[in-house]
Amino acid sequence: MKLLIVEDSQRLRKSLQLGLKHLGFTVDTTGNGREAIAYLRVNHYDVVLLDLMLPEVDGLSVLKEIRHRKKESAVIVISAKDQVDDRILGLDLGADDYLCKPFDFDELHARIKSLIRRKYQLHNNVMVFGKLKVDIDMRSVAVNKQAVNLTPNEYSILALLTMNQGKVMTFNNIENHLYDSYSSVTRNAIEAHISAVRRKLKAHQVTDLIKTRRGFGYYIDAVE
Amino acid sequence: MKLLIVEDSQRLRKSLQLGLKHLGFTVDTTGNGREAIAYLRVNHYDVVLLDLMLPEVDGLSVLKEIRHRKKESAVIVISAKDQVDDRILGLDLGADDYLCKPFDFDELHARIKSLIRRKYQLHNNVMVFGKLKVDIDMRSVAVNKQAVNLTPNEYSILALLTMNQGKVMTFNNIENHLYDSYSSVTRNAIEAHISAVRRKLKAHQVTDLIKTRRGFGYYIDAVE
DNA sequence: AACGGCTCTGAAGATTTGCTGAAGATGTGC
DNA sequence: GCACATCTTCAGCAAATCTTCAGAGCCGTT
Repeated sequence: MKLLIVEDSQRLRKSLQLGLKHLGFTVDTTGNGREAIAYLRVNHYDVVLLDLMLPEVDGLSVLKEIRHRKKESAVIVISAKDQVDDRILGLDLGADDYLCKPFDFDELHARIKSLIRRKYQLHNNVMVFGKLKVDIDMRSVAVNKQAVNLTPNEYSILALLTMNQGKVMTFNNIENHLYDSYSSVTRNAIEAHISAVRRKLKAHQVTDLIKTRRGFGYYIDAVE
Repeated sequence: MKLLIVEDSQRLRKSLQLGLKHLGFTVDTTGNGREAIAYLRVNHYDVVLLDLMLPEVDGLSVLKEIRHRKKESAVIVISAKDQVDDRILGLDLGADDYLCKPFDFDELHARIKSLIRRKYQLHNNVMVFGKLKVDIDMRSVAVNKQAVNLTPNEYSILALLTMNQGKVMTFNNIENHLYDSYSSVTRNAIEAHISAVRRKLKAHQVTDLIKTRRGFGYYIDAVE
């Protein structure tokens, strides 16, 4: 899951970044609207946290840009408590949620999870695949109630493929979800992770779940 | 599907080429307008990506040339954000779409697919042929919901014949669609691919779909 | 600050898959 | 039946992918 934080205050930005990264999200941050738009053009974000008070290009313009180009990003508008006008404008322009400063971090986390569930049309936090269960909330995987011990990156890859079952995820897609915009890895790193996930699933008698689409990437067959 | 990329910046050109090739397109590239016109005179392209800022011969002249000679190519004009005049001129001259730099690669991909759909008058991404389904988006083929495991070249040939059903595709047509301008193969390579496609379809009880027009090439009968 | 454990990464080699052209078989029109 | 086009099979080659592994880095603990 990848997030973009657009927030003027460096203090808050940094603290949100660390907190969300800790929860397993991949996080890009920026403090101004112009850069935010540049980021949005290059990457895909599941959720954008958007403060409306920004230098250079204001938050509403960023919101317009998102709605214009990237319908798949959910937007949570963050704003100081007294800016009621902002609030109205934000919802009119299609913000998906709204938080007043100061807000509770757990509240934010809950709303992010809620938007992600909505995006992927999940009715609860667990996806079932025959014997396999992927718990989005816990970031854990189990086969027949036996936990599969995946590392964070391994889990992220499996979750991405699971949530996009039936679609081929390219190396770019995967890299986008695992790494923030400052990182850079060879595709072999992803191959190695895939290999590890397959090996660990195989130890639980789950084979051929992750399939290779040569020249494109990886996918999991959709189940009805 | 064959594309021509006309783009001054070598960096961007190369990255687009690799990215699009990976998505299954056949790609020619050039960095100047003179060469672009030469390419256009020799090959057929489904889509041309055209940067208007070019050395030697400017982009608008290339666009005129395309519209003058080659009505079957769709054109996506690429331009820096502030060149609004270019935009107006481009659309006046009949660009089919327009993208500002920097643009999102997936956005580009989506627009290319959209133009291809329009060109072949497809209403969605799946072409149905009795039991046979060809999914343009996924580059996959299925018979009675059973996937037919085609290699990239095999798929490309079948897609070409399908999208041009009722028309005979010559060896030249097919070679044009499968290979960029720097490759060269014997016609037997294509015969071998056709043979493989027929064999794989036959395994799914689909026979006599691809017909041979002796001395000309291959075709699939149009269905109403 | 040092330590231990875990994870990540890129290299290297093994393996798999796909492409091509050759060669011989088969088919077609005359 | 002949000449030629097309079909099929196959093996060598090239490229993509898989697997393993060791070194580096990170994180929490002491």
